[in-house]
Amino acid sequence: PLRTFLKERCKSGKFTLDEANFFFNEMICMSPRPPISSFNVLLGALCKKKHYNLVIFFFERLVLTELLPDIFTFSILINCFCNENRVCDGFVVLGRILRMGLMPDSVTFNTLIRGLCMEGKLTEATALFKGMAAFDCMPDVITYGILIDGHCKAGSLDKVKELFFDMKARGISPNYVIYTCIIHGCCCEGNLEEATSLFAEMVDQDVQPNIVTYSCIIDGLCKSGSMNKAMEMFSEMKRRNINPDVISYSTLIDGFCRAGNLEEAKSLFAEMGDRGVRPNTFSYNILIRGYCQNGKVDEAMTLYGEMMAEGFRPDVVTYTTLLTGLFSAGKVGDAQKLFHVMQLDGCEANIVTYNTLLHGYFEYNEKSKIIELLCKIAKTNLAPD
RNA sequence: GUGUAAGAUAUA
Repeated sequence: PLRTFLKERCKSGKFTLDEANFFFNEMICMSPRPPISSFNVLLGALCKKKHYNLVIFFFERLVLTELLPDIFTFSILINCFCNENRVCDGFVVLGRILRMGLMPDSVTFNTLIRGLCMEGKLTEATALFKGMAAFDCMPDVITYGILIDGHCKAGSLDKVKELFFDMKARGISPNYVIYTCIIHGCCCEGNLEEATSLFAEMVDQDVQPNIVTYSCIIDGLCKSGSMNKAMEMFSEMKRRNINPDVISYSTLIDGFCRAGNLEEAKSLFAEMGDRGVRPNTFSYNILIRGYCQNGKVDEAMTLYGEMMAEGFRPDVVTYTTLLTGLFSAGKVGDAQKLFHVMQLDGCEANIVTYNTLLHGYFEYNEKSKIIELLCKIAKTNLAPD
């Protein structure tokens, strides 16, 4: 029934799209109609499952009735536009909120600020961060988290430092997400010293690192070639009863693959299974790349078969990785066959795939193949880079 | 009762 659907299944995310459709239709036809908050539960759950366009579509159907969306509904809608990289439409929604006489709140602004950051519009994000006060909305720890992360990803660590200082000056204590974002940013820059010292600082401030914090540090250590230190952190997290998840394992497995230590990578993959942590397409891709890079394309192909047998769908990264491996092993014919299989499998090639093919055929002087590919690319909507 | 932030993989 509708009641348990909203109260339990939407919360846990255990529902199918058909069910969502069914219940939405039911709700919209009921009379009297359920309150808007019930619609919000459904839309919020769909948004969490990343069905952004469906939420947008449902919203449009919702406003055709005389039901009035509230600030929750609008914030969910804005979030969906932002996640579709349509922050512009998010602002259109903001206009609608104001015209309806509703007051946007900090969640509304935080969502828009994140949308701007995702599109690299940091100047605008900063302007909105400053402008939200005019609507009586004060930046909170989440606002700072969003901006700090945005600047980290843009590589402006100096701005990050400013914001970090600024938030403390305003009496907002950095939480574990804030520390984790900055640690991640430092790791991306290769500044492991700073990352490590922030890690120590957070512990010192009684802010507990969580599984994400550990993954960031471990990834940073792996990428800077310090596998021993990475393993130490891995043990430390286990000692602190933080159970490694598929990302923690994949991070380390990737590190060992890049270090050329396939044995250790394989043994971690096995340990992961033993501990009941399910691999995913990501983790298979990492191992496949490890085999390819270490001159074991055949084993990589075997793993590709295994992942399918285990019920995991290869994605465009899987195929592109294998294509790279096959070309560098000189198996041009096999690469061509695999590209064919990929298409039969319903996996859309992207620009990276085409670059890989072009590069491969170029290496082997297959001029006609290159021309054929360029024509194919022209027929897609892909922008050559 | 409902909305907002952080971690792992492919080409050059």
